[in-house]
Amino acid sequence: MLSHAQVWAAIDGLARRYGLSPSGLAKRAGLDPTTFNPSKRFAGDGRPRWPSTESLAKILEATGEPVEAFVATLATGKEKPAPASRMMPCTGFSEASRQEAFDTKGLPSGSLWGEIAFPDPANKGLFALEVSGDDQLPIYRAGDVLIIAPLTAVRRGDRVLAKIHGRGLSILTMERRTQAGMQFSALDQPSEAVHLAHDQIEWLGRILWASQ
Amino acid sequence: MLSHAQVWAAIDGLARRYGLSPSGLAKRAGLDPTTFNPSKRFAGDGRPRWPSTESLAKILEATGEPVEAFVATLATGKEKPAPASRMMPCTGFSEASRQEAFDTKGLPSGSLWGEIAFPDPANKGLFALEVSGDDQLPIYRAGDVLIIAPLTAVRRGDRVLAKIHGRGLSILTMERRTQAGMQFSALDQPSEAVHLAHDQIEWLGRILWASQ
DNA sequence: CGGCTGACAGGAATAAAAACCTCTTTCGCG
DNA sequence: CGCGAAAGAGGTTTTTATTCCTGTCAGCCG
Repeated sequence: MLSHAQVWAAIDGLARRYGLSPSGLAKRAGLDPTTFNPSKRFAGDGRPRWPSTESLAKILEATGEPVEAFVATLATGKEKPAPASRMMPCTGFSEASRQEAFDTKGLPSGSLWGEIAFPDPANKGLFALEVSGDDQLPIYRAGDVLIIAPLTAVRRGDRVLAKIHGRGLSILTMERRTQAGMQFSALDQPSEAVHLAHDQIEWLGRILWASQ
Repeated sequence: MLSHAQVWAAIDGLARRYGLSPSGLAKRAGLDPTTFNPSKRFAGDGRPRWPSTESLAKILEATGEPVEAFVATLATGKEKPAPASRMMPCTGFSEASRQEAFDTKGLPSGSLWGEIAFPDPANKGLFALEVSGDDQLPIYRAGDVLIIAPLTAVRRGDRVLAKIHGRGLSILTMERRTQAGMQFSALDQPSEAVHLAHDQIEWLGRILWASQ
């Protein structure tokens, strides 16, 4: 992303690095000395005024500064929030049923929408498994990809990937913890209980997302 | 250094990375569709025309592209792969059942793993819907979030969100196209056919992912 | 201490980019 | 195969950045 404040700060930083004022930098670049005046950074009506891309090119040319170095000064050293590129609009199904939630092409529109992001794989140590065969029907079909968070607390109702001692991997729905272990239900039959003792469970991973 | 040709090449590269034309990128950014027309890159007298810095800021905002990544393409003109931060290990369920696929904590290990990434929401115009009520059981439970790609081709077996004229939103499984319309099946009952004429379908969105 | 120069405020004029408009071409879908 | 939408050419109008101009202030040098 690129903001008005960042651009002007980068210009000021560039000037300082070459022992110049903004006015001096402008002159060095063949521009009018008042081009980068602080008083010219907002228009009379308060609207931000952006230096032109050509002016930026001229000051880089005049100083010999690589554009990569110039852009590096845009960074503030702050820890970055989730990149905007992982965000997407999100709303409830019933809100989405309202006429004004979409435009005529099926794109979200209007004020009913919040935002959601995919979790950061690096942050949560996520991994994915691709389902094969029909064992998980009708919930998961062959070819579906499951995104799993290991080492994550699980609660009632969560779907989990369990590594069971002597039985391999299973997908279950978490029901409750008991003193002796944990109780699950089968994925598609909530009435079918599966009880596992603590030592039968090698590890659990919580299933976050499934591809369709 | 920063040249006229590099800036326009970077804009074109950004557009391609997000599956857009220069015209589409301009629209996505809230600019006039003709802002980045190739015919507007030189003035009538042959003088180079520079896109404004504010326009560049807008396209970065609209795509979520970090300015560093944009600038990196100035030099090379090459497109960047999906950011490493969206990647995660992926393998098949049966491979995952092998002993060496995980360490003792349930973290992926060894050579059985490929990679997968979440799709880029900005790239595909994704949006999310949160399921409420029990209408979609047992496939989707209340609280599940569905990630939907509008304006995306659908194939047999895909789960779709359909906006049906006079009926609102429905979730169906695509079976096949017919001359008169499209045939779907109900989500949990593949034998229950739903046939919709073309004019009954306002739009379709393909369901890519579901939270669990 | 006074003069000169540079930095900068702020307004007007000029130049340049975006928006608007009309039109043609191409491609994809029904 | 025809229709509609997207992309883009190119011209005109509007908006915005730069240049030009006048003026003030601060710092430095003689």
